[in-house]
Amino acid sequence: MTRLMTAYERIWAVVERIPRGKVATYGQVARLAGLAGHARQVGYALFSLPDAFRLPWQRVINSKGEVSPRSRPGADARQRVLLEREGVRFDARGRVNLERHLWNGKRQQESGVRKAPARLR
DNA sequence: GCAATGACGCTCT
DNA sequence: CAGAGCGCCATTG
Repeated sequence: MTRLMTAYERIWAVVERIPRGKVATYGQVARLAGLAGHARQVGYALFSLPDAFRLPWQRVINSKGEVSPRSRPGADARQRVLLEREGVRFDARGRVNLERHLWNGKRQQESGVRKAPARLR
């Protein structure tokens, strides 16, 4: 370790604990990783992320609730598919309902959605 | 050691 | 509500 853990490694550690079916914003991950206010680093860290880590990077999205448009073609579409397979729904604009899927940031939570937000459908 | 690269967030228009 | 601009830092060659 360069020192102990690079900032990227801490970010990965946070991403790794995002529950399935939930999503976290870059800013949220940054804060949990001890890099409050540095959401950018989170995205960059994930870009440097080797596939071998098998991190649920797909669960990290931007504050708008949409998958960040990256340079790599097809990658964004794949991310969306992966999320949908986990039960994350996208609206017509391609956005996730953060009210419903945003990770609370705590360790784990029940299944959430105990109130059934009107028409889940 | 310097310069380039890179998955965002917030505010204002 | 949508789009544009500005700020910020770590990693890598």
